[in-house]
Amino acid sequence: MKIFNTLSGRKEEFVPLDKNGVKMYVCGVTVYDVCHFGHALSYISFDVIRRYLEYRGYNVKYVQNFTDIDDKIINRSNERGIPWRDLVEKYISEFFADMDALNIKRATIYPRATEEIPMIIEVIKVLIEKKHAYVSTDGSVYFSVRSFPDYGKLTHQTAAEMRVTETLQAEKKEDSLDFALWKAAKPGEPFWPSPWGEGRPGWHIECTAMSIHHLGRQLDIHGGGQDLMFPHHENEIAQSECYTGLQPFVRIWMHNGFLQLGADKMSKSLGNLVTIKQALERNSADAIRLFIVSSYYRMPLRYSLEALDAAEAGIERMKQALKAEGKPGGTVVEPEQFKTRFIEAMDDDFNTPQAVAALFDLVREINRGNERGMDVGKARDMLKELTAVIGFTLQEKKAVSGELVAKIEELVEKRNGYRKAREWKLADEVRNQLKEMGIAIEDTPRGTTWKLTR
RNA sequence: GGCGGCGUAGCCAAGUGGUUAAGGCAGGGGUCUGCAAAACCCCUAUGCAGCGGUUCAAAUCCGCUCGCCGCCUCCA
Repeated sequence: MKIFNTLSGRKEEFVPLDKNGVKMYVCGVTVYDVCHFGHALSYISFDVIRRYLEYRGYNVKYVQNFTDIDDKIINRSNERGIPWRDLVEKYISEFFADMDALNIKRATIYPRATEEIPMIIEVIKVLIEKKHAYVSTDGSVYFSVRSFPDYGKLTHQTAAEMRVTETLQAEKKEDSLDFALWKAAKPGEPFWPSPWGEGRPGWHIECTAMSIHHLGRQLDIHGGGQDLMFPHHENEIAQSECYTGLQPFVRIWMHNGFLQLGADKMSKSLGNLVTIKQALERNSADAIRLFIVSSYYRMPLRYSLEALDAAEAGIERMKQALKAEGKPGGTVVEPEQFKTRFIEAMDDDFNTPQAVAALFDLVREINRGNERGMDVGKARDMLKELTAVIGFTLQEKKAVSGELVAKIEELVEKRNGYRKAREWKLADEVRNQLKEMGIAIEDTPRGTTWKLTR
């Protein structure tokens, strides 16, 4: 299996540290607002990667953090006049609701920054001892970027080349590239005690502390959006490698391409985001997932309603194939070649567009076999197996009450009565009535079937 | 200024040196059907932003031009 590593800039053969276990960390959300489509893109991409690794027999330990304390949370909590802890809890439950609705598998562990304070303090202490960090006059602690010669290796830059942007200098940094490990508390802000005074962790340090705490001093895979490459992941490397003295901190860095909305990127600061809830009102979770995996995870993806609807139609076709009965006992449709193509595609840096192409070819093979009276059972099972690796549910739209089912079936019978009597006009009226209820009718050789269309 | 990405059919999107340029959607024509729906079959890029170059051979490598975008400040 080959995986593209941002660090080396090329695809590498994947060999985990432990033969059977994969240690995987994916940067989570800062919980001050609801999740948007960009989060769906990133977390569905990594969900597929995780599912595929598991399918290939690896025992994946998947850690995803919550940043549950930072400036944005404090500001939002002040704006709304609600305690920051309540704000955080609210958005954590929203996060889980969204992820579950998208059929994203839960991580093994969801550590929170505020629950990792002892480990964070431990890491900072060691960094100070090793002279990679210093305490400033106000009780904040900064990482000394120039103490780490490898700084910039992930994004292929050197500290010397970096543009020095003049930020507001209330901060007491020795060098403008330095970043905060520990932020001294300002009056009224939440804080935790530390050897350097009351304060809270900086943004980057939590990922170092949590990943080392829960996965160990070196990881197999660390993922996130491309926006996190610099400075977040660059800083994580600096902290972690200085703390452990081991290289590399992460074997393979993976970054997903960014979502774009028309010409603009979708971002919280631009206020042009589509929330996951809004997306799910319009399209099914399966269609959203197909839309996302139809493009390669490292490429930018343009949000497109037209493409989402196209995905909806594609999902319908997959569902239809899963219903094909064929003729058990007939000539068997052999699905092995499709599985082989699927695996070859996924082994090549999770090339989901090609993997999905193999799935659609299998769909056609099943339908063709169905028409020709062949035994499609094996092929159908294979389709079920492989679509589950991508994370499709292929479930019917929603449960229907028994009462409604009775009503629908009554109408279907009524229509079939008219059909038998060759009362086409009346039969069509009933069909239209059902259509308005969101029910589609299909007359097959085995009788009339129906399904929900919304 | 530095680092990086993209431009393939009406739309989405793989392919990154060599058989007929995947797949999905949409469209056209058939088969089936009372008509539909679903499904199946056939068709839909002599061409991959443009111009040069390297090569026996390029969408794929190199150069230039045009257009679009990301990061360097919080962001998946």
